Amino acid sequence: MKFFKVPEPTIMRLSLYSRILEQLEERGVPIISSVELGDAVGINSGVVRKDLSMFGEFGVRGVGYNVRELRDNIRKLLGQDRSWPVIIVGAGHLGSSLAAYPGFTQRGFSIEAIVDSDPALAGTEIQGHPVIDWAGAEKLIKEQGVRMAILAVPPDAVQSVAQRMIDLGIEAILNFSPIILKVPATKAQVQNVDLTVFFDLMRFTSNLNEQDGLRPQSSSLRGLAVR
Amino acid sequence: MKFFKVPEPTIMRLSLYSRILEQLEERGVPIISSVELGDAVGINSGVVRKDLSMFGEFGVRGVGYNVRELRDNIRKLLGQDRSWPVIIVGAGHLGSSLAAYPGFTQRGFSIEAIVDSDPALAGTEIQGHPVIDWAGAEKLIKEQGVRMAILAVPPDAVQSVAQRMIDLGIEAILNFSPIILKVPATKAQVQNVDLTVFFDLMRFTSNLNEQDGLRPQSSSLRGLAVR
DNA sequence: TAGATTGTTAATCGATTAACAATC
DNA sequence: TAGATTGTTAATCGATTAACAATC
Repeated sequence: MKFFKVPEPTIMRLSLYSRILEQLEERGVPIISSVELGDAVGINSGVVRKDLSMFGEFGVRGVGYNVRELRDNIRKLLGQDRSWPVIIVGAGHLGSSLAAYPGFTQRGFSIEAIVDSDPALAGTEIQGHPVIDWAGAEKLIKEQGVRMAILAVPPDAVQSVAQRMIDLGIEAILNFSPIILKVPATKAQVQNVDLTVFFDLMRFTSNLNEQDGLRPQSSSLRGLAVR
Repeated sequence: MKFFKVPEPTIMRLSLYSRILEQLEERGVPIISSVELGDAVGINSGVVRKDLSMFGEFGVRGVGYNVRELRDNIRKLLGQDRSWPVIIVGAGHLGSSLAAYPGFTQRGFSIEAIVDSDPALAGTEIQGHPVIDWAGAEKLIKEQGVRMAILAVPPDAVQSVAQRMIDLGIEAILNFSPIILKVPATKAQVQNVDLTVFFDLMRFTSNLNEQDGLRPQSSSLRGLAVR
Protein backbone atom coordinates (compact mmCIF):
# COMPACT_ATOMS: atom_id res chain seq x y z
CA MET A 1 0.00 0.00 0.00
CA LYS A 2 1.15 3.48 -0.80
CA PHE A 3 0.93 6.11 1.88
CA PHE A 4 1.52 9.80 1.61
CA LYS A 5 1.49 12.73 3.97
CA VAL A 6 -1.81 14.48 4.47
CA PRO A 7 -1.85 18.03 5.82
CA GLU A 8 -3.91 18.30 8.99
CA PRO A 9 -5.88 21.25 7.52
CA THR A 10 -6.98 18.94 4.70
CA ILE A 11 -8.51 16.45 7.12
CA MET A 12 -10.22 19.21 9.06
CA ARG A 13 -11.76 20.42 5.81
CA LEU A 14 -12.81 16.90 4.81
CA SER A 15 -14.80 16.91 8.03
CA LEU A 16 -16.52 20.12 6.96
CA TYR A 17 -17.19 18.84 3.43
CA SER A 18 -18.71 15.73 4.94
CA ARG A 19 -21.19 17.73 6.95
CA ILE A 20 -22.18 19.93 4.03
CA LEU A 21 -22.59 16.94 1.73
CA GLU A 22 -24.78 15.26 4.32
CA GLN A 23 -27.09 18.26 4.28
CA LEU A 24 -27.13 18.41 0.48
CA GLU A 25 -27.92 14.71 0.28
CA GLU A 26 -30.83 15.17 2.70
CA ARG A 27 -32.13 18.01 0.55
CA GLY A 28 -31.88 15.78 -2.48
CA VAL A 29 -29.22 17.79 -4.31
CA PRO A 30 -27.61 15.42 -6.84
CA ILE A 31 -24.51 17.35 -7.99
CA ILE A 32 -22.24 20.00 -6.52
CA SER A 33 -19.29 21.91 -7.94
CA SER A 34 -16.07 22.70 -6.12
CA VAL A 35 -17.05 26.37 -6.20
CA GLU A 36 -20.31 25.72 -4.41
CA LEU A 37 -18.73 23.40 -1.87
CA GLY A 38 -15.94 25.90 -1.28
CA ASP A 39 -18.44 28.69 -0.70
CA ALA A 40 -20.33 26.54 1.78
CA VAL A 41 -17.27 26.12 4.00
CA GLY A 42 -15.79 29.51 3.27
CA ILE A 43 -12.77 28.57 1.19
CA ASN A 44 -11.41 28.80 -2.34
CA SER A 45 -12.64 26.18 -4.81
CA GLY A 46 -9.06 25.21 -5.67
CA VAL A 47 -8.52 24.05 -2.11
CA VAL A 48 -11.54 21.79 -2.38
CA ARG A 49 -10.27 20.18 -5.58
CA LYS A 50 -6.75 19.83 -4.22
CA ASP A 51 -7.95 18.28 -0.96
CA LEU A 52 -10.11 15.75 -2.76
CA SER A 53 -7.54 14.92 -5.44
CA MET A 54 -5.18 13.68 -2.73
CA PHE A 55 -7.40 10.67 -2.24
CA GLY A 56 -8.71 9.98 -5.71
CA GLU A 57 -10.63 11.40 -8.65
CA PHE A 58 -14.16 11.91 -7.41
CA GLY A 59 -15.48 14.44 -9.88
CA VAL A 60 -16.50 14.62 -13.51
CA ARG A 61 -14.94 17.41 -15.57
CA GLY A 62 -17.46 19.88 -16.85
CA VAL A 63 -20.07 18.52 -14.45
CA GLY A 64 -19.03 18.48 -10.80
CA TYR A 65 -19.21 15.97 -7.98
CA ASN A 66 -21.99 13.49 -7.38
CA VAL A 67 -23.14 14.41 -3.89
CA ARG A 68 -23.98 10.92 -2.63
CA GLU A 69 -20.87 9.39 -4.11
CA LEU A 70 -18.56 12.04 -2.71
CA ARG A 71 -20.25 11.88 0.66
CA ASP A 72 -19.80 8.13 0.80
CA ASN A 73 -16.15 8.36 -0.17
CA ILE A 74 -15.36 11.00 2.43
CA ARG A 75 -17.29 9.11 5.08
CA LYS A 76 -15.15 6.11 4.36
CA LEU A 77 -11.94 8.13 4.44
CA LEU A 78 -12.82 9.59 7.82
CA GLY A 79 -14.21 6.35 9.21
CA GLN A 80 -17.67 7.85 9.58
CA ASP A 81 -19.28 4.84 7.96
CA ARG A 82 -19.32 2.88 11.16
CA SER A 83 -19.43 3.38 14.93
CA TRP A 84 -16.23 3.57 16.95
CA PRO A 85 -15.93 2.65 20.61
CA VAL A 86 -14.26 5.35 22.73
CA ILE A 87 -13.39 5.65 26.37
CA ILE A 88 -13.48 8.87 28.38
CA VAL A 89 -10.91 9.35 31.12
CA GLY A 90 -11.94 11.58 34.00
CA ALA A 91 -15.39 11.76 35.58
CA GLY A 92 -15.11 15.40 36.67
CA HIS A 93 -16.90 18.41 35.27
CA LEU A 94 -15.47 18.22 31.79
CA GLY A 95 -15.61 14.43 31.53
CA SER A 96 -19.24 14.35 32.63
CA SER A 97 -20.17 17.08 30.18
CA LEU A 98 -18.50 15.23 27.36
CA ALA A 99 -20.28 12.03 28.37
CA ALA A 100 -23.57 13.90 28.20
CA TYR A 101 -22.77 15.47 24.84
CA PRO A 102 -25.03 13.92 22.21
CA GLY A 103 -22.58 14.86 19.46
CA PHE A 104 -20.49 11.76 20.09
CA THR A 105 -23.26 9.36 19.30
CA GLN A 106 -24.52 11.48 16.45
CA ARG A 107 -21.12 11.47 14.83
CA GLY A 108 -20.55 7.76 15.10
CA PHE A 109 -18.88 7.13 18.43
CA SER A 110 -20.09 5.00 21.26
CA ILE A 111 -18.91 5.88 24.73
CA GLU A 112 -18.05 2.53 26.27
CA ALA A 113 -17.22 3.82 29.72
CA ILE A 114 -15.74 6.60 31.83
CA VAL A 115 -12.55 5.74 33.68
CA ASP A 116 -11.85 7.41 37.00
CA SER A 117 -9.31 6.74 39.71
CA ASP A 118 -11.74 7.62 42.47
CA PRO A 119 -12.80 4.20 43.90
CA ALA A 120 -16.06 5.72 45.15
CA LEU A 121 -17.18 6.34 41.59
CA ALA A 122 -16.47 2.93 40.11
CA GLY A 123 -19.72 1.08 39.58
CA THR A 124 -21.84 4.22 39.29
CA GLU A 125 -23.22 5.66 36.07
CA ILE A 126 -22.97 9.04 34.37
CA GLN A 127 -25.59 9.77 31.75
CA GLY A 128 -26.10 6.06 31.34
CA HIS A 129 -22.41 5.36 30.84
CA PRO A 130 -20.69 3.12 33.39
CA VAL A 131 -17.87 4.56 35.47
CA ILE A 132 -15.06 2.05 35.81
CA ASP A 133 -11.64 1.81 37.43
CA TRP A 134 -8.32 1.19 35.69
CA ALA A 135 -8.54 -2.56 35.99
CA GLY A 136 -11.91 -2.37 34.29
CA ALA A 137 -10.49 -0.08 31.65
CA GLU A 138 -7.77 -2.52 30.72
CA LYS A 139 -10.28 -5.30 30.34
CA LEU A 140 -12.70 -3.16 28.35
CA ILE A 141 -10.10 -1.77 25.96
CA LYS A 142 -8.78 -5.23 25.18
CA GLU A 143 -12.17 -6.86 24.81
CA GLN A 144 -13.92 -4.12 22.86
CA GLY A 145 -10.90 -3.17 20.78
CA VAL A 146 -11.11 0.45 21.89
CA ARG A 147 -8.61 2.55 19.95
CA MET A 148 -9.49 6.07 21.04
CA ALA A 149 -9.45 7.84 24.37
CA ILE A 150 -10.79 11.24 25.35
CA LEU A 151 -8.86 12.82 28.20
CA ALA A 152 -10.53 15.16 30.66
CA VAL A 153 -8.31 14.85 33.72
CA PRO A 154 -6.50 17.41 35.89
CA PRO A 155 -3.46 18.94 34.14
CA ASP A 156 -0.88 17.29 36.37
CA ALA A 157 -2.31 13.84 35.64
CA VAL A 158 -2.55 14.12 31.84
CA GLN A 159 0.91 12.97 30.90
CA SER A 160 0.85 9.81 33.00
CA VAL A 161 -2.73 9.01 32.06
CA ALA A 162 -1.81 9.29 28.39
CA GLN A 163 1.13 6.94 28.88
CA ARG A 164 -1.10 4.46 30.63
CA MET A 165 -3.62 4.60 27.82
CA ILE A 166 -0.94 4.07 25.20
CA ASP A 167 0.34 1.08 27.13
CA LEU A 168 -3.16 -0.35 26.97
CA GLY A 169 -3.16 -0.03 23.19
CA ILE A 170 -4.86 3.30 22.61
CA GLU A 171 -3.66 4.87 19.36
CA ALA A 172 -5.55 8.18 19.15
CA ILE A 173 -6.06 10.65 21.97
CA LEU A 174 -8.23 13.73 22.17
CA ASN A 175 -6.95 15.80 25.06
CA PHE A 176 -9.30 18.35 26.60
CA SER A 177 -7.14 19.05 29.63
CA PRO A 178 -5.52 22.47 29.70
CA ILE A 179 -2.01 21.27 29.03
CA ILE A 180 -0.19 20.48 25.83
CA LEU A 181 0.16 16.74 25.85
CA LYS A 182 3.32 15.55 24.13
CA VAL A 183 3.54 11.99 22.88
CA PRO A 184 5.86 10.57 20.21
CA ALA A 185 3.86 10.33 16.98
CA THR A 186 5.06 6.76 16.62
CA LYS A 187 3.16 5.87 19.80
CA ALA A 188 -0.14 7.60 19.22
CA GLN A 189 -1.74 10.59 17.52
CA VAL A 190 -2.72 13.34 19.91
CA GLN A 191 -5.13 16.19 19.35
CA ASN A 192 -5.10 18.91 21.96
CA VAL A 193 -8.32 20.86 22.39
CA ASP A 194 -7.24 23.60 24.72
CA LEU A 195 -10.33 25.66 25.45
CA THR A 196 -8.40 28.28 27.41
CA VAL A 197 -6.47 29.10 24.24
CA PHE A 198 -9.71 29.83 22.41
CA PHE A 199 -10.84 32.00 25.30
CA ASP A 200 -7.63 34.00 25.07
CA LEU A 201 -7.96 34.29 21.32
CA MET A 202 -11.44 35.73 21.72
CA ARG A 203 -10.36 38.09 24.46
CA PHE A 204 -7.32 39.38 22.60
CA THR A 205 -9.56 41.22 20.15
CA SER A 206 -11.69 42.86 22.80
CA ASN A 207 -8.68 43.78 24.86
CA LEU A 208 -7.04 45.45 21.89
CA ASN A 209 -10.20 47.29 20.92
CA GLU A 210 -10.50 48.59 24.42
CA GLN A 211 -6.95 49.88 24.47
CA ASP A 212 -7.60 52.28 21.65
CA GLY A 213 -11.35 52.59 21.80
CA LEU A 214 -11.67 51.18 18.31
CA ARG A 215 -14.12 48.75 16.87
CA PRO A 216 -12.51 45.96 14.85
CA GLN A 217 -11.37 47.41 11.57
CA SER A 218 -8.87 45.20 9.87
CA SER A 219 -9.54 41.86 8.28
CA SER A 220 -6.97 40.14 10.46
CA LEU A 221 -5.73 40.20 14.00
CA ARG A 222 -3.82 43.29 14.97
CA GLY A 223 -1.24 43.83 17.64
CA LEU A 224 -0.11 46.73 19.76
CA ALA A 225 3.33 46.86 21.33
CA VAL A 226 3.67 47.18 25.08
CA ARG A 227 4.48 50.81 25.72
CA MET B 1 -0.91 54.30 17.73
CA LYS B 2 0.83 51.86 15.49
CA PHE B 3 -0.82 48.56 14.75
CA PHE B 4 0.55 45.58 12.95
CA LYS B 5 -0.72 42.20 11.93
CA VAL B 6 -0.34 39.40 14.43
CA PRO B 7 -0.46 35.79 13.25
CA GLU B 8 -3.16 33.84 15.02
CA PRO B 9 -0.66 31.10 15.93
CA THR B 10 1.34 33.70 17.81
CA ILE B 11 -1.58 34.62 20.02
CA MET B 12 -2.38 30.98 20.67
CA ARG B 13 1.20 30.49 21.81
CA LEU B 14 1.09 33.60 23.99
CA SER B 15 -1.77 31.88 25.78
CA LEU B 16 0.44 28.85 26.37
CA TYR B 17 3.41 30.94 27.51
CA SER B 18 1.12 32.71 29.95
CA ARG B 19 0.08 29.46 31.57
CA ILE B 20 3.64 28.17 31.85
CA LEU B 21 4.88 31.45 33.29
CA GLU B 22 2.09 31.39 35.86
CA GLN B 23 3.29 27.99 37.01
CA LEU B 24 6.93 29.10 37.10
CA GLU B 25 5.99 32.19 39.08
CA GLU B 26 4.12 30.06 41.61
CA ARG B 27 7.16 27.84 41.97
CA GLY B 28 9.31 30.90 42.57
CA VAL B 29 11.43 30.57 39.42
CA PRO B 30 12.90 34.03 38.75
CA ILE B 31 14.34 33.71 35.22
CA ILE B 32 13.61 31.59 32.16
CA SER B 33 15.31 31.33 28.78
CA SER B 34 13.56 31.06 25.43
CA VAL B 35 14.90 27.51 25.14
CA GLU B 36 13.29 26.44 28.40
CA LEU B 37 10.02 28.18 27.60
CA GLY B 38 10.03 26.65 24.13
CA ASP B 39 10.60 23.18 25.55
CA ALA B 40 7.72 23.66 27.97
CA VAL B 41 5.25 24.28 25.18
CA GLY B 42 6.90 21.96 22.67
CA ILE B 43 8.28 24.47 20.18
CA ASN B 44 11.55 25.88 18.90
CA SER B 45 13.13 28.65 21.00
CA GLY B 46 13.32 30.93 17.96
CA VAL B 47 9.55 30.96 17.74
CA VAL B 48 9.34 32.08 21.35
CA ARG B 49 11.73 34.97 20.77
CA LYS B 50 10.02 35.98 17.55
CA ASP B 51 6.57 35.87 19.11
CA LEU B 52 7.64 38.03 22.02
CA SER B 53 9.66 40.47 19.96
CA MET B 54 6.52 41.43 18.07
CA PHE B 55 5.26 43.22 21.15
CA GLY B 56 8.43 44.57 22.73
CA GLU B 57 11.84 43.67 24.13
CA PHE B 58 11.13 41.67 27.23
CA GLY B 59 14.40 39.81 27.72
CA VAL B 60 17.96 40.53 28.71
CA ARG B 61 20.65 39.24 26.36
CA GLY B 62 22.89 36.69 27.93
CA VAL B 63 20.43 36.25 30.79
CA GLY B 64 16.87 35.42 29.72
CA TYR B 65 13.42 36.63 30.67
CA ASN B 66 12.30 37.74 34.10
CA VAL B 67 9.40 35.39 34.80
CA ARG B 68 7.17 37.77 36.72
CA GLU B 69 7.79 40.65 34.35
CA LEU B 70 7.12 38.58 31.24
CA ARG B 71 4.04 37.05 32.80
CA ASP B 72 2.65 40.48 33.62
CA ASN B 73 3.31 41.76 30.12
CA ILE B 74 1.66 38.80 28.44
CA ARG B 75 -1.28 38.97 30.82
CA LYS B 76 -1.78 42.57 29.82
CA LEU B 77 -1.46 41.77 26.10
CA LEU B 78 -4.11 39.07 26.37
CA GLY B 79 -6.33 41.02 28.72
CA GLN B 80 -5.90 38.45 31.46
CA ASP B 81 -5.24 41.14 34.04
CA ARG B 82 -8.89 41.79 34.63
CA SER B 83 -12.25 40.06 34.45
CA TRP B 84 -14.37 40.25 31.30
CA PRO B 85 -18.16 39.94 31.23
CA VAL B 86 -19.42 37.39 28.70
CA ILE B 87 -22.83 36.19 27.66
CA ILE B 88 -23.68 32.64 26.64
CA VAL B 89 -26.33 32.13 23.96
CA GLY B 90 -28.22 28.85 24.11
CA ALA B 91 -29.37 27.06 27.25
CA GLY B 92 -29.25 23.58 25.77
CA HIS B 93 -26.80 20.80 26.46
CA LEU B 94 -23.69 22.59 25.29
CA GLY B 95 -24.65 25.98 26.70
CA SER B 96 -25.41 24.50 30.11
CA SER B 97 -22.14 22.61 30.16
CA LEU B 98 -20.22 25.72 29.27
CA ALA B 99 -22.07 27.64 31.98
CA ALA B 100 -21.02 24.97 34.46
CA TYR B 101 -17.42 24.98 33.29
CA PRO B 102 -15.25 26.50 36.02
CA GLY B 103 -12.54 27.37 33.49
CA PHE B 104 -14.31 30.57 32.50
CA THR B 105 -14.11 32.09 35.95
CA GLN B 106 -10.62 30.75 36.51
CA ARG B 107 -9.39 32.40 33.35
CA GLY B 108 -10.90 35.78 34.05
CA PHE B 109 -14.38 35.74 32.59
CA SER B 110 -17.65 36.30 34.36
CA ILE B 111 -20.75 34.75 32.85
CA GLU B 112 -23.35 37.47 33.10
CA ALA B 113 -26.26 35.43 31.77
CA ILE B 114 -27.47 32.77 29.41
CA VAL B 115 -29.78 33.93 26.62
CA ASP B 116 -32.42 31.57 25.32
CA SER B 117 -35.39 32.08 23.07
CA ASP B 118 -37.53 29.59 25.01
CA PRO B 119 -39.88 31.77 27.08
CA ALA B 120 -40.28 28.96 29.62
CA LEU B 121 -36.62 29.25 30.55
CA ALA B 122 -36.40 33.01 31.06
CA GLY B 123 -36.21 33.76 34.76
CA THR B 124 -34.74 30.41 35.72
CA GLU B 125 -31.12 29.76 36.65
CA ILE B 126 -28.46 27.41 35.33
CA GLN B 127 -25.54 26.80 37.62
CA GLY B 128 -26.28 30.06 39.36
CA HIS B 129 -26.38 32.04 36.12
CA PRO B 130 -29.65 33.73 35.18
CA VAL B 131 -31.37 32.67 31.98
CA ILE B 132 -32.75 35.69 30.15
CA ASP B 133 -34.66 36.47 26.96
CA TRP B 134 -33.50 38.67 24.10
CA ALA B 135 -34.98 41.82 25.56
CA GLY B 136 -33.03 41.12 28.73
CA ALA B 137 -29.91 40.43 26.68
CA GLU B 138 -30.07 43.78 24.96
CA LYS B 139 -30.38 45.57 28.28
CA LEU B 140 -27.60 43.56 29.88
CA ILE B 141 -25.13 43.96 27.03
CA LYS B 142 -25.61 47.70 26.94
CA GLU B 143 -25.50 48.20 30.69
CA GLN B 144 -22.62 45.84 31.51
CA GLY B 145 -20.64 46.66 28.40
CA VAL B 146 -20.47 43.02 27.39
CA ARG B 147 -18.19 42.62 24.37
CA MET B 148 -18.01 38.84 24.02
CA ALA B 149 -20.58 36.17 23.29
CA ILE B 150 -20.30 32.41 23.39
CA LEU B 151 -22.62 30.68 20.95
CA ALA B 152 -24.05 27.25 21.68
CA VAL B 153 -27.20 27.22 19.61
CA PRO B 154 -28.57 24.80 17.00
CA PRO B 155 -26.69 25.01 13.67
CA ASP B 156 -29.55 26.56 11.72
CA ALA B 157 -29.86 29.39 14.23
CA VAL B 158 -26.19 30.35 14.46
CA GLN B 159 -25.96 32.81 11.63
CA SER B 160 -28.97 34.87 12.66
CA VAL B 161 -28.02 34.74 16.34
CA ALA B 162 -24.55 36.02 15.48
CA GLN B 163 -26.01 38.88 13.48
CA ARG B 164 -28.29 39.78 16.34
CA MET B 165 -25.38 39.78 18.76
CA ILE B 166 -23.29 41.99 16.50
CA ASP B 167 -26.19 44.41 16.22
CA LEU B 168 -26.21 44.61 20.00
CA GLY B 169 -22.54 45.58 20.01
CA ILE B 170 -20.77 42.25 20.52
CA GLU B 171 -17.30 42.34 18.95
CA ALA B 172 -15.88 38.88 19.66
CA ILE B 173 -17.70 35.58 19.22
CA LEU B 174 -16.70 32.08 20.24
CA ASN B 175 -18.87 29.71 18.27
CA PHE B 176 -19.28 26.17 19.61
CA SER B 177 -22.10 25.23 17.24
CA PRO B 178 -21.19 22.71 14.57
CA ILE B 179 -21.27 25.14 11.68
CA ILE B 180 -18.66 27.50 10.32
CA LEU B 181 -19.90 30.91 11.22
CA LYS B 182 -18.94 33.56 8.69
CA VAL B 183 -18.93 37.19 9.71
CA PRO B 184 -17.08 40.10 8.07
CA ALA B 185 -13.95 40.74 10.12
CA THR B 186 -14.85 44.40 10.20
CA LYS B 187 -17.98 43.52 12.18
CA ALA B 188 -16.59 41.11 14.73
CA GLN B 189 -13.89 38.53 15.30
CA VAL B 190 -15.16 34.97 15.23
CA GLN B 191 -13.51 31.85 16.58
CA ASN B 192 -15.09 28.58 15.58
CA VAL B 193 -14.59 25.69 17.96
CA ASP B 194 -16.00 22.83 15.97
CA LEU B 195 -15.76 19.75 18.17
CA THR B 196 -16.91 17.41 15.42
CA VAL B 197 -13.83 18.36 13.43
CA PHE B 198 -11.61 17.27 16.29
CA PHE B 199 -13.53 14.02 16.54
CA ASP B 200 -12.93 13.36 12.86
CA LEU B 201 -9.28 14.26 13.19
CA MET B 202 -8.89 11.71 15.97
CA ARG B 203 -10.81 9.07 14.10
CA PHE B 204 -8.91 9.52 10.84
CA THR B 205 -5.82 7.98 12.41
CA SER B 206 -7.60 4.97 13.80
CA ASN B 207 -9.49 4.43 10.60
CA LEU B 208 -6.30 4.47 8.60
CA ASN B 209 -4.50 2.17 10.99
CA GLU B 210 -7.36 -0.25 10.75
CA GLN B 211 -7.29 -0.31 6.99
CA ASP B 212 -3.79 -1.71 6.89
CA GLY B 213 -3.54 -3.20 10.33
CA LEU B 214 -0.64 -0.91 11.17
CA ARG B 215 0.16 0.96 14.33
CA PRO B 216 0.99 4.63 13.77
CA GLN B 217 4.46 4.81 12.30
CA SER B 218 5.16 8.15 10.73
CA SER B 219 5.60 11.44 12.50
CA SER B 220 2.75 13.02 10.61
CA LEU B 221 -0.67 12.16 9.33
CA ARG B 222 -0.75 9.71 6.49
CA GLY B 223 -3.33 9.16 3.80
CA LEU B 224 -4.48 6.27 1.71
CA ALA B 225 -6.23 6.75 -1.62
CA VAL B 226 -9.68 5.33 -2.17
CA ARG B 227 -9.19 2.18 -4.18
C1' DT C 1 -19.07 21.62 -30.87
C1' DA C 2 -19.25 25.20 -27.03
C1' DG C 3 -19.44 25.74 -22.25
C1' DA C 4 -18.30 24.18 -17.88
C1' DT C 5 -15.60 22.25 -14.38
C1' DT C 6 -12.17 19.11 -12.95
C1' DG C 7 -7.29 17.72 -11.76
C1' DT C 8 -2.80 19.57 -11.62
C1' DT C 9 1.01 22.62 -12.13
C1' DA C 10 3.27 27.06 -11.22
C1' DA C 11 3.39 31.37 -8.49
C1' DT C 12 2.53 33.44 -4.23
C1' DC C 13 2.19 33.93 0.38
C1' DG C 14 3.16 33.28 5.20
C1' DA C 15 5.03 30.84 8.90
C1' DT C 16 8.81 28.18 10.80
C1' DT C 17 13.62 27.18 11.31
C1' DA C 18 18.52 28.27 11.20
C1' DA C 19 22.03 31.36 11.90
C1' DC C 20 24.38 35.18 13.88
C1' DA C 21 25.51 39.88 15.30
C1' DA C 22 24.41 42.52 19.38
C1' DT C 23 25.02 42.75 24.12
C1' DC C 24 24.36 41.54 28.93
C1' DT D 1 36.83 39.26 29.34
C1' DA D 2 34.36 34.76 28.15
C1' DG D 3 30.04 32.59 28.04
C1' DA D 4 25.34 32.91 27.34
C1' DT D 5 21.16 34.33 25.33
C1' DT D 6 18.50 37.76 23.14
C1' DG D 7 16.51 40.17 18.97
C1' DT D 8 16.58 39.92 14.12
C1' DT D 9 17.68 38.64 9.50
C1' DA D 10 18.07 35.12 5.84
C1' DA D 11 16.89 30.44 4.26
C1' DT D 12 13.60 26.90 4.25
C1' DC D 13 9.46 24.83 4.28
C1' DG D 14 4.61 24.12 3.48
C1' DA D 15 0.16 25.66 2.42
C1' DT D 16 -2.82 28.62 -0.33
C1' DT D 17 -4.04 30.85 -4.53
C1' DA D 18 -4.03 31.52 -9.50
C1' DA D 19 -3.98 29.66 -13.85
C1' DC D 20 -4.81 26.38 -17.38
C1' DA D 21 -4.73 22.11 -20.06
C1' DA D 22 -7.58 18.05 -20.00
C1' DT D 23 -12.01 16.46 -20.77
C1' DC D 24 -16.89 15.73 -19.86
